[in-house]
Amino acid sequence: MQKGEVIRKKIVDTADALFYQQGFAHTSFSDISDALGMSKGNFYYYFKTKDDILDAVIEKRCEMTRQDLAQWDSQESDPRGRLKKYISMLTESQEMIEKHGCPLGSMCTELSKLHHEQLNNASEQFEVYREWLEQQFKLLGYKKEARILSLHLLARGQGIALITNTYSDKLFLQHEAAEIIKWIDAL
Amino acid sequence: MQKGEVIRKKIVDTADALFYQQGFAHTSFSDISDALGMSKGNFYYYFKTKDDILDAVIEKRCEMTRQDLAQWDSQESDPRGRLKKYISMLTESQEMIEKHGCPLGSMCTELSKLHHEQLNNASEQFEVYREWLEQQFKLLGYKKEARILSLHLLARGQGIALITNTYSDKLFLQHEAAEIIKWIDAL
DNA sequence: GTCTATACCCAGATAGAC
DNA sequence: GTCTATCTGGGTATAGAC
Repeated sequence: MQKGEVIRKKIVDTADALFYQQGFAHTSFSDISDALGMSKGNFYYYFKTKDDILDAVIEKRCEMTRQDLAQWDSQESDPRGRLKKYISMLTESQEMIEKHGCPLGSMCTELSKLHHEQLNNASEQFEVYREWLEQQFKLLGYKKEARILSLHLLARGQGIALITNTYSDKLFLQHEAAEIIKWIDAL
Repeated sequence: MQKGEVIRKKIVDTADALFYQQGFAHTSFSDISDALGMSKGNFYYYFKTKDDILDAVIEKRCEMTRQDLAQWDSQESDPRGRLKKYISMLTESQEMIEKHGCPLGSMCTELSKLHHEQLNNASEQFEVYREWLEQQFKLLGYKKEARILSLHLLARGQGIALITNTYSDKLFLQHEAAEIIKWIDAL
């Protein structure tokens, strides 16, 4: 990887974290360049507009998700086990969820308010997960219901993340995750 | 009601709608005063800071909720019927949810990112509903589980609202609302 | 109470030296 | 590639005339 690409990647990683913690609109170029110890002028050499960074962050997130899903596929052949891997994301990142909610959900919520054309791009983050979830339900024998089941599981996770964040209540998250595991076993 | 109070109320109603549609940070004083055909200078006569308006909006929302809940209590004596009234909010405002999500959830999500001291105030909007829900579960015979059931129902609604908004999919909302009705009947 | 004018700040974005 | 300096716009908030 060339030096320019490395720096670009660092910028995207930093922007990703700041968008998650502070929101997109509330994160300025200065926030990002300061966090990197880089001047604003230099920053503009890599990204011309704020929307460019947003696109790069979304694209990176989707790519990371695809990698995770591929790993889960190889580690776990049982669809139920795969669905449980999805739920284990909640418990594994419970501290971050308590503080900042879900990165996907909060970004989509924010962009929806900004009447941002990039909401479609942002919702692609969900779609990567959703298609994979739908696939697992199909492997369990569901056909027409597979799509709505995938949306159901997305929604369950989002609701848990939002309430956990609002009430700063990790115990609730743990309880709900356990309930979903039971639900998966009963499928 | 005095003239000043009427105007104050109009401002709060307008701010409420704009915060819902555009978000708090993305709504400026100009947006609100323009929508009211009022000058910015005059606007400051009623509200000194943006946080003052936010407080007023939150307070108004809580008050409206308390009124709704009192009405449901008087209209419906069966706890299951009351819980269904809660769910019927989803289907009744499905168009708005599809466009803008849930007003409570999106505001709490946003304020959480702004490290806003008023997140506690904002979460009070949830708490008004939650305490009432907990009460209904207690009437159904649940004791210790009543609190977690109330949080569960809040989370279900929030997840549905977020996914409905992200995917602009009212059919999903309708399906999930029907599923929750079944769940209530089986309690 | 209602208005205009304005101070002030911070954000996104650009120009150009090195 | 990296920097400093700067432009421009929009936001919060205030002053003061009417």
